[in-house]
Amino acid sequence: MSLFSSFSDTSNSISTERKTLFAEVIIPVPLKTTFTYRIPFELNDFVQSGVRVVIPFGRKRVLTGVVKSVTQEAPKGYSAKYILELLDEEPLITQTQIWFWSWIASYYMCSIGEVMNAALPSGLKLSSTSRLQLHPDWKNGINQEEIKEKQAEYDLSEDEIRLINLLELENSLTYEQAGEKLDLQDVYQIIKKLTQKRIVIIFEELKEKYSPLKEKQIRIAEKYATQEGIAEAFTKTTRSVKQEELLLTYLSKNPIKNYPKSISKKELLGENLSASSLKTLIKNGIFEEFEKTLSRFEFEEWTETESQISLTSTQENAVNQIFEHFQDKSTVLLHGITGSGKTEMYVSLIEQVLQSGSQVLMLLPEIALTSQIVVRLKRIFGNAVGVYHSRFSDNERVEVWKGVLNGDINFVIGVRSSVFLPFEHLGLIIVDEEHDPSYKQYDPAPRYHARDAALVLAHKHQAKVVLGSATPSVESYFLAKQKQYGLVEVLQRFGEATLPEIQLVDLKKSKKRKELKENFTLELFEQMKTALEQHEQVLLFQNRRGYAPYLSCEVCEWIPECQNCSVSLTYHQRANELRCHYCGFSTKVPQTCSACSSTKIYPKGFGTQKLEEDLQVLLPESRIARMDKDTTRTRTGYEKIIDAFEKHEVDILVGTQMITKGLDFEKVNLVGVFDADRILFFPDFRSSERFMQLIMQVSGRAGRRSGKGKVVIQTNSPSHPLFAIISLHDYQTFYNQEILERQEYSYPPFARLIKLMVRHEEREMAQKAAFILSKKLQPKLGAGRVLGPEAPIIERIRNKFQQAILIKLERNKFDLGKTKEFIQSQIDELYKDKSFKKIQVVVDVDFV
DNA sequence: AGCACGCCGACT
DNA sequence: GTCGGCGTGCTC
Repeated sequence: MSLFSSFSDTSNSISTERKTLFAEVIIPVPLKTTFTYRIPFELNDFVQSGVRVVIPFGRKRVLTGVVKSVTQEAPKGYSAKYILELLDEEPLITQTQIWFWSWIASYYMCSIGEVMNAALPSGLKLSSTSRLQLHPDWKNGINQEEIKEKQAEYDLSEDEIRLINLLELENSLTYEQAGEKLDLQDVYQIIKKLTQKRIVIIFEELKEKYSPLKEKQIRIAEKYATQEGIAEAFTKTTRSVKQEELLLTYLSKNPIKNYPKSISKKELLGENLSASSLKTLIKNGIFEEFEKTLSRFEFEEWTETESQISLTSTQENAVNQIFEHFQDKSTVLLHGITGSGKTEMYVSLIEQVLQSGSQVLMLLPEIALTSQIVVRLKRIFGNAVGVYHSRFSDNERVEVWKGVLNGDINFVIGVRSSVFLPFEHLGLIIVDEEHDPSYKQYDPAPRYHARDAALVLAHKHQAKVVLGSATPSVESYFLAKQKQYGLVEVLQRFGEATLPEIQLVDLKKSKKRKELKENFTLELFEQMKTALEQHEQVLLFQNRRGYAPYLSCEVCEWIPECQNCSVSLTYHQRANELRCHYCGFSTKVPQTCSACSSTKIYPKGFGTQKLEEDLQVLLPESRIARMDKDTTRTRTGYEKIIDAFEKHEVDILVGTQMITKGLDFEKVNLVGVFDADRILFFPDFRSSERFMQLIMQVSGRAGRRSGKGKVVIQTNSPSHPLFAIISLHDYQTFYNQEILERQEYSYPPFARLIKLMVRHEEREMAQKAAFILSKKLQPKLGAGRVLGPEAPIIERIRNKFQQAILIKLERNKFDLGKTKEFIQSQIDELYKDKSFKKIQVVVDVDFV
């Protein structure tokens, strides 16, 4: 039930002085301003920065917003509407968070409402889920006579009676439903009156939705929890085999010495045992049944911990170096190659910071989060750790949020959005795999970079940051070299392990000699066979899911394309469909070519699914699994595959990027890489960096224990200079070359990039608007700093044509804030032209 | 973003 | 004559 569902009781008002107060409210709409609402007197003492409120917005809508600040100043030019309801007794959002939201909004050029949307788990933003109910004091099911009596007593209007009658029928309604059913324009006025009269209450659906997870538990009664007791219990079950079975099962799972430990009813009954017999046992007082509130995370009963991880002297030395750097630097880049034991070093750091009483946040890339590292950390830190992940249900995320807020959780492992959790006293943020592009949010605004945002957040908390990577981003490494960050390098693998050998196989030659078996070169295939003979496992990496990227006509080379986007359609074999990965469009596979009517339409290229299928034919004896977005839709899907591979129930694992992150398998010595060229020749200034990172990461999976790992890369251009560097695992040389190029062409870290994407249904309009916008920007920024407009690689998405403008701003040469304001003002000005009303400009600051 | 108001075509 | 198309403008 709502805390202050009615604000009628002026007699109880704590306020002695009737001050008129206003609240600046952050509202989940993409508008750049906050909105000012009047605070009802009754709530004067309760509305404060960081609480959620329900407010009317526009004529019909009722939204949940967050109070940014409270002022005494009345807004000018309009009269503020009243806050309808207060949802929180204490702020749910801290002052630091409000500050942080504002920073993100201004740096990434979006509205604070958009930031709020990304920051709050949906369980906390109940926009239109506030529901109405009759007040429990109001008698339900009253007859017409009584209504007439009450009508006088309560001074009820016609509409109010209609709403009451509706609620008697429907039990509960949302604001919208009430408005629709009664066909009223301003329901909230009526609702407000009825709440004041204590006839109707508003309650948060959330509080019903969000309930702790409970489970029925069974344990043996205390008086039977001894050797003698057990014997006695058995005498009482002599007549029932099923009851004996239950007792025996219980004892096998839960020895008596562990009393009062219990097991879940579900588990006890798991193997087809009789529920009615259990009932009898409970009735006879041998077992006890009770409800237990579970944490939603599965590690609640860790009795032993893996703690006191022992560090090698190299690792210990690195940890000490990190602490030394922290004396005068707030950020340290930990460049530790795969297999150097970064996790162990993190654990040591985390333990020390937690002991000092500060909070710790550890960021991991999206797909690494369900992996082994999390399991390990859970084992070590037990209940004090919260895991924040998009695959978790909303309840779980709300639980972590509240846990952080009330201090139960001091350590969070999470994806990029966990920078938004309500930390009060962060001591350390670790950004693992700091180079990973999944830290940057692409699509809905805020298009923020979690690593960069974490640095700002840490600064605000005066916390320290460790950026960890085996292949640091050029930006971070540059800053470390510039001594802005401390730099700690661990370039030795743990134990005996050495870095794997990298073998390049020339695809062109292979093709010429007709040695290709499907997509396998002879070299790779033979080595796979050898590995399997020696009972080793093999990882195959192909960064493309599905069966084939596209179809093509043998005769005229026609390729089916999406009708909404300028991309070829991907062939999905299982559904026998062509699908667009950008807009979701799908169509049946055409039987004849649309251009020449030939029937010779065949799949071209290959994805993980095809590799898997071919392998089943080429190596019928081997056990093959596939790991990509399609096989890991569910949370357990991922775990099952990893588990099977760990137990060596699978010999060959085919996968996309997913297999490259944070996995540690003992028996893998061979890794095969397909289609590497696509990343290498991707037209982007980061392609070299991406490629280097990818290959280093993939090769990190091979030979982690044995020290005889091998990576076989199939490529059309084995002579590409980057391969020479990668083969030597030589990050330094890569960096030295790359940084020169970045400097020459003024790319990050020497410049900041802002991308403006101009969109319109018509190509000409998009081009025209983008051209005009770039001309508006050029005079002040300098023509050399405004590049484009030009059509991006995919010119049309969802029936909108795009034009990209790239703005390069050299570091330390610009007042970034002012420049962004200028850019925004020019965009706003563009909109003033009536013909550009339907133009959309998407701003991406520091895009990656 | 939603949602309402408003001004033009194809329908009972 | 109305229903509804979506262009335009506003939301405290």
